Amino acid sequence: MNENAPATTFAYKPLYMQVKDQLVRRLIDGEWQPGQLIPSEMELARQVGVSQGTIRKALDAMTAENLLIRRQGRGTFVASPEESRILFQFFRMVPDDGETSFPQSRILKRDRARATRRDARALDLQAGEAVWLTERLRSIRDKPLLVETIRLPAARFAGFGDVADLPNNVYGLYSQRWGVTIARASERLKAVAASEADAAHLGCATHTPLLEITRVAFDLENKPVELRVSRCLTDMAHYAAELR
Amino acid sequence: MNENAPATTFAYKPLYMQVKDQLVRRLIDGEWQPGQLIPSEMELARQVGVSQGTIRKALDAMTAENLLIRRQGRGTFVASPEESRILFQFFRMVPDDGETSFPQSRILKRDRARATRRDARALDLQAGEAVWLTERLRSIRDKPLLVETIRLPAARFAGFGDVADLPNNVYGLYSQRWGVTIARASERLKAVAASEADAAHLGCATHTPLLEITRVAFDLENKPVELRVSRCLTDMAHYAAELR
DNA sequence: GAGTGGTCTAGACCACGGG
DNA sequence: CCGTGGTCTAGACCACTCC
Repeated sequence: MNENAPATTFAYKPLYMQVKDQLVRRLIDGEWQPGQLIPSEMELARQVGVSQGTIRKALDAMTAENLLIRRQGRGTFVASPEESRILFQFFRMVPDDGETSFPQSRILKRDRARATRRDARALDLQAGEAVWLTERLRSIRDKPLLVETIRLPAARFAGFGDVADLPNNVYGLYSQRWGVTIARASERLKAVAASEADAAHLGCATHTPLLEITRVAFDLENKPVELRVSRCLTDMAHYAAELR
Repeated sequence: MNENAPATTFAYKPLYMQVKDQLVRRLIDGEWQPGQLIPSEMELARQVGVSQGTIRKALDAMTAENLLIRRQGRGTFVASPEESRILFQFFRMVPDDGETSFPQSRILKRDRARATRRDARALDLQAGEAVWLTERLRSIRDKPLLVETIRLPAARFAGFGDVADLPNNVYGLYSQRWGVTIARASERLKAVAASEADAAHLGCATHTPLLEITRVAFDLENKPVELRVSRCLTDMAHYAAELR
């Protein structure tokens, strides 16, 4: 399987990286589904034709990217959006008093719309292409926390508008229904003033300072999949970040 | 070198972790200074009495925590706050148009004060203990970006008030002058309204929404060292976060 | 060419989970 | 008990840097 042997070596790629790409391919192609147990290191080493140590480096790299979960004594599993660790991987708003609970949601609007230039740039589409638009209110213990707007390219999410009950954690739905795995996301935070609509939904005064989170989420192939703008009350909660 | 010998709890710790702790100790004790070249893997393996592979795992773990920087063909170096990568590790406000530049600073106030209960809790002090208090305005291309207040425990930063010119990057100063290395930080973000003082410094209207970043920075021994509250204009810049 | 970190292999043993 | 991933070792070779 090794086809480097570069003389003047311009694009050298370590074997374990090539193996990793090959294994990620199995995730992309849906050969390995979220939650599934994948073959053991020994078995993979046999299949791919490299040593167990090289397989291990590839699996470790994928584990570091939260694509896999390894459990000693049990095996290696494909990460799934239902895992509690993954659940909070993308949800960084936590109540000030500490208790981390997942918010419930209420749909405010669902629509089919045309991508604005901003949407198109963020989602790598042509301006005017169809997008699904969802607006919802999320609360913790019945106290409104944030309103958010989610934009999805209609081309990749056929029938999204027909889904009756949108689950609280939509990334699980993306995975189950359309085979789209969210691998990473990029966020930009700003402080903005609440519009009248924001204020009405959140039960605060107009012009109340809100934390605006603009997120672009990417799939396994690093293509943008979702654009989400959340506007959050921060009187009882905050956005938590760890810098290392 | 092995001194775990747990009575009841079977606290098993892998060898490479014990080695890592031992090497981190050398950083804490100042035996290895920021920027310095440390011994090669082979030499360390000989010193510690384990194989090169085990040393490597320890060094890799430290590199993952940004404590070391490894350069193929040259050696392994102690990370230093002057490195450009480290510089931006703790500075996440970037201009919307992309150009990442480090802001200049102007000192507004420097004082010795008593820790409030909040300061004491954050910095693990007794309420009323002495702290150094610094307030400064930071701008990018002469446009005010944020005002921030930095609180340091006076006990660990003797003579801080005598430092004439505070450098832009204070973490380098902490390291050189007091041997304090900032290893990680924890941030909480909220949206707040600009006070009259904020507005005066930032050149904006009172009640303008500001992004408030409350940071606690920790040293190599995981003890809190600095409490910093920054209030940022976000009309031309944003806080960037990557979720994986 | 000598020395560094980076990769790759192979084998032994350990800790964990579940029959 | 077995099979899993996790650790530890030892040695060979590769890519990079500097003299």
